[in-house]
Amino acid sequence: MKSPRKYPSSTDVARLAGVSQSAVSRAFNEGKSVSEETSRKVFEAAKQLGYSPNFIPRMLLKHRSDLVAIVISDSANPFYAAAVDAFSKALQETGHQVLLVSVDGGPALDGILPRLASYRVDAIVSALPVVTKAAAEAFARLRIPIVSFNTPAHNQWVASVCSDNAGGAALVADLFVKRGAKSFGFIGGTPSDYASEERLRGFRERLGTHGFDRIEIAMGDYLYEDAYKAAAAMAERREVPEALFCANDLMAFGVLDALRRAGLRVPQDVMVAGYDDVPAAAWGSFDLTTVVHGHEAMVAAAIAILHARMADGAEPTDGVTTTVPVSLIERATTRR
Amino acid sequence: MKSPRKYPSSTDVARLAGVSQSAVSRAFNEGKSVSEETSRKVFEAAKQLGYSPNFIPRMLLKHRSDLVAIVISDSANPFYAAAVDAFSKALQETGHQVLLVSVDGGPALDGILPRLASYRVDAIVSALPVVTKAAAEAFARLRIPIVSFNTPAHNQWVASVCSDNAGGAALVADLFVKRGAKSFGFIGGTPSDYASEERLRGFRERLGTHGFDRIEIAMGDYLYEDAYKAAAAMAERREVPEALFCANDLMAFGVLDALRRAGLRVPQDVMVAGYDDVPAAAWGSFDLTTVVHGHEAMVAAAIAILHARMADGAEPTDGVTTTVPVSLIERATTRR
DNA sequence: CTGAAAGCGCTAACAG
DNA sequence: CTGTTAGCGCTTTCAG
Repeated sequence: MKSPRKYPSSTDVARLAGVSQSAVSRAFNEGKSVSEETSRKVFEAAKQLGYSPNFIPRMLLKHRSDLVAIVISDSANPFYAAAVDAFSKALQETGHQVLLVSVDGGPALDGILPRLASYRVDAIVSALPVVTKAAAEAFARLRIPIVSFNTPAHNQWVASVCSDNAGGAALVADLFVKRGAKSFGFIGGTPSDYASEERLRGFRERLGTHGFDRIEIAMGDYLYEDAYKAAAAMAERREVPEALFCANDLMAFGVLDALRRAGLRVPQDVMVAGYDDVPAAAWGSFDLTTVVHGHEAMVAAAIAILHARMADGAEPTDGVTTTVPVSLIERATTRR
Repeated sequence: MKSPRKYPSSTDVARLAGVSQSAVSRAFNEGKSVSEETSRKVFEAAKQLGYSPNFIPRMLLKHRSDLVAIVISDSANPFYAAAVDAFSKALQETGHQVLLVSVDGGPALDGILPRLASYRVDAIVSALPVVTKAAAEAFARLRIPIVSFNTPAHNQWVASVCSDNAGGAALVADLFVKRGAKSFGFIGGTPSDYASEERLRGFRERLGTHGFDRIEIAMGDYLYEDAYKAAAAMAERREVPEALFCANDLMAFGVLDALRRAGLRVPQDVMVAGYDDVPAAAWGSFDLTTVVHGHEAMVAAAIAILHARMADGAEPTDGVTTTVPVSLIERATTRR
């Protein structure tokens, strides 16, 4: 690979403008004392050369890169896509740049840890299902603030921001009962996934207080297709409960399509609820009752933590998990 | 903001290992001559200090950042979300890092040009609807390779990769005619948007060759909601054509929901086709006939151009637009 | 194979 | 206000 053409440097500009190199630096930085005259000459020369200041030496000097890494694995999920978008906009507003890291299978941060460290990122947002203890400790030693998005890290070094999964699930349980359901089912995401388990836990506990203790459980891997199959199988066996709670909206869509295909009516025969409130949940075809976790609120909370920790030099946190409240929006799939 | 804790440097490692700083550098770079013994001592010390090499000085020295910017404005669209994902995975495989830049309203690259230049990105992928001449020339002068994704730049300095919009639209026209439609409608995206106009052009021209020259046109801004309203309005006026082509799938979903709400049957009363083949197009609720533009092929083409141009020092291109072929997948919304 | 030394482009402290 | 100077942490000659 041919080495790229060199950019003009502040020294080049200085030479052309007939001033010192530091004068150029000052002209390009707010709040430094430069005379009108010098400044004019500098910008004149800079324009002529097509100069733009190079931020890389600054990173070296200041020991800050202004880079924040966002690590994501499940970018097919619109919920995460929206979160990435919100994060990047918020970060850019405070002068940070976003390093987007897409990891494929492995749920762990461990593999990309050295890369992140070598780029000297100022902070990390992890949207991975798991933050291992080893990775967390490595970042803690490096003093890189890290916040785990939508998965609690159970780790003293990592701050987490989660939606109130169990609380949202409880709201669904209440609604199902209020609407008269007597038998219940749950379509989970990935086994052992935190959010999925919490949603099941909240659902089960609240149903328990209503005196119901049996839940038909199936797994759908957070995917439309798998959930479709799971629901189709239930219908095949004639074992569809009166109310089905899906751990995300995507799966709820699959369930709705499978039930309709099987000739069951929603909500008359079966009620369905999801989680996430993705845009499609409001569409006429689905009109899905679902749990809304203000993702703006989650992103805002995460950003606030990040800024605080970048400012304080990443002192150990108490591993606190910020739980963002959720609400339930009832639509046609439960309204009867 | 407190200045962050300094990372251990290669000098620190060298001191602890009792070797020179350059020995540490060599140990951490493949293919440099270092003895087994030295290497061992270096890694030992590095581990003890938690050292990871700092890439920032390297960027300074090599005049390459290994950063590739992806600039995106419409991140709500799953098509772009998937493209970003594919780009970032492909780029990471070749040792590049992705700088994600989300811009909001302004369709132009001009505003973020200085920032990209200052970060000395090695290349740019623009998924913006427009690349201005000024921006293109600035990047050309800086020798930053840039490829415009899904919008031709009509500019000598910018390589473009587009899907064969007109060709895909022509396929839709053929199918509609073959299935017996006699009246036609088009729901466009943003007015003056290239992709939308090309799709209309291809649709109109091919219909012309079949002897049809009237097309009912409405605009839907690429959104479900707006397309829903447009179709609902058509239904209200009892002016729904027998075949409706929507400039993207999202709008086709809106149209389908609106038509059904209005009591029209698809495909018996109205045929509908979209463009993109987003995952939801295959779902039971929609089962939408749509144009598939292999986004993998588009991303692969863009990546190939990027690599070639990064290698050749970004010589001026001939402003060539690579057109990626598309295909049509027929589903229930036209099958009668 | 290894160390010393130069220098990438910038910022900041220091004199003037 | 401005120039000089000293690095930031690396990679890369250049001698040994």
